Amino acid sequence: MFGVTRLQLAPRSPPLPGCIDRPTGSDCSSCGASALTVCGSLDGPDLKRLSEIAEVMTLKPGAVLAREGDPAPHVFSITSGSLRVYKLLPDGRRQITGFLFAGDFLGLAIGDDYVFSAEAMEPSTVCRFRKGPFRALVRQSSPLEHMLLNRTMHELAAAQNQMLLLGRKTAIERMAYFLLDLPGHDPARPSAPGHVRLPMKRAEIADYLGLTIETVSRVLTRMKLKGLISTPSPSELVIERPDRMRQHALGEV
Amino acid sequence: MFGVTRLQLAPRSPPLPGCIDRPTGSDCSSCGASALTVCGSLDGPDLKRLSEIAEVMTLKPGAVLAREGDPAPHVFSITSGSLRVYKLLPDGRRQITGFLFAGDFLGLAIGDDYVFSAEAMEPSTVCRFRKGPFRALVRQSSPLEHMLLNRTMHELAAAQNQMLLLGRKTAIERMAYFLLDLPGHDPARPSAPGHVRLPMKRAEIADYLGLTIETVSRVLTRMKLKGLISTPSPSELVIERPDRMRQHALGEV
DNA sequence: AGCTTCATTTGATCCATATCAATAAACGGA
DNA sequence: TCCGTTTATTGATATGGATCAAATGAAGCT
Repeated sequence: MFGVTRLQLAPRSPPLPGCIDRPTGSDCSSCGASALTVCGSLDGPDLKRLSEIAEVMTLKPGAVLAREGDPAPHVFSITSGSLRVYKLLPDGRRQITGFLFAGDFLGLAIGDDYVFSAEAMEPSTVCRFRKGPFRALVRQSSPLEHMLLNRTMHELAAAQNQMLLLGRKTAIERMAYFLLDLPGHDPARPSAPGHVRLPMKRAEIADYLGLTIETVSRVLTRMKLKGLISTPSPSELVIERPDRMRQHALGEV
Repeated sequence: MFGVTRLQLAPRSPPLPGCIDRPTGSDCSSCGASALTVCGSLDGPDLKRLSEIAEVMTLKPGAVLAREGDPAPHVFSITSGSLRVYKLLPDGRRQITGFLFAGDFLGLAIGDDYVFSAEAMEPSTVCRFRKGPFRALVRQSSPLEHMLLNRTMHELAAAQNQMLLLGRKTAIERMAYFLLDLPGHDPARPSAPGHVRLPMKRAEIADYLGLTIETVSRVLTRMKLKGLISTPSPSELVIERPDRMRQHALGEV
């Protein structure tokens, strides 16, 4: 009835927990991703204090970082790889609310429980902070709070674009928008222009765009037939006609 | 082809500008809505400085507060009434991203142009601030920035719920969620439990829920037949079975 | 009240996308 | 490299909600 991979709330495979590499006190000043992350807004003493509450985690594909409804003791900064963030309905319908990449921040929300689930899509690393100390640091560091406000506003604007997409765009328009938008979030993207790396499966694209796997596949086929794209492999794709693609993405007739 | 009232980018009726009652220097400390708004987070000297950059506006129904794509010199705090905030596609498809009520804040975003349009749905009053001075005040007032971050996070969480709704819920589930959610945002709601005030038209509910007018109407009829609701008038509605309504809203089978 | 306009409801039909089903391609471990 | 498993594609059919059309109801104006 619903175009969606039904996921059971209790997953088939037991959730893989992430491994904690360096329990605490990692050296944030040597973090390769710091230029991308919120940590980049900190300097000197504040960065040192952040280091003291940071835990570096390594995630295998499928590893669960957070589960909707569970108590939420941590916030996260992604330093490499990619995550899917989603919400479920009781019968298993899934809406992916975002894909996260290196530099993204996750978990800053009011309330004591996670309101989403988050899992690694590929081998990834994240930095995790206990909420209490992190909040304390935010309270004391105006640049950090400013950075967080900025990022949250950006995310909100993106969420509003996604509402337009989910509420009013056709399947091909959704896919076009997605393909143009994705590389801008992915620092691990291939450098060649028009090349799009797809670390997510078709089912995840579908659940992000409010479609089914089959429709995603058919739209990609249609795009190939139209000469809009080519697909060297299922997980990599080249936009051959960015101009036409942009028109589709914006719903131009 | 698309279930949507096609709105032209150039509106049929010329946009009504809002009237500015008190050009500048309104007395925020006597504002009846201050307990609801961001201004409530300020005290003493900061509130005084806010007063100095505030302009009170009175809006007639349909008055345009912001137009997508236009330069964005102001931010707004709604003090009474209600607004619709929306995005358009070139062919006129509309997605309403939110309904705003007294206490809500609007316009805080990066970028020089509005990324949404906003119009009054009923006689309303708003306080407007020029962006520059407002930002300066934010930079200096940590409680204000904190309040804004909090609100933005709340809005983001709501936006993610809306993605779930638009991407994965059925028509009746969308409507049920909307009817339960709306009164919590509307300080002008009737006090009687289960009573829902609907200051928006069916077309606006439709464009908020990613449906058509006709589907909205049919779903309400179905809900009446099921004894879930009753409708004293088209713009007022009573939830007779909150329990069953909640089940629908959450997608329970 | 009577008229005009706009909003809402209801009915008949259509279509974009979902669902069901099967095949084909890609991936991963021994 | 082969084999089993997962993922992606393609085809046939079904359907929820859109579209087209008309009737009913509410609201404002004189």
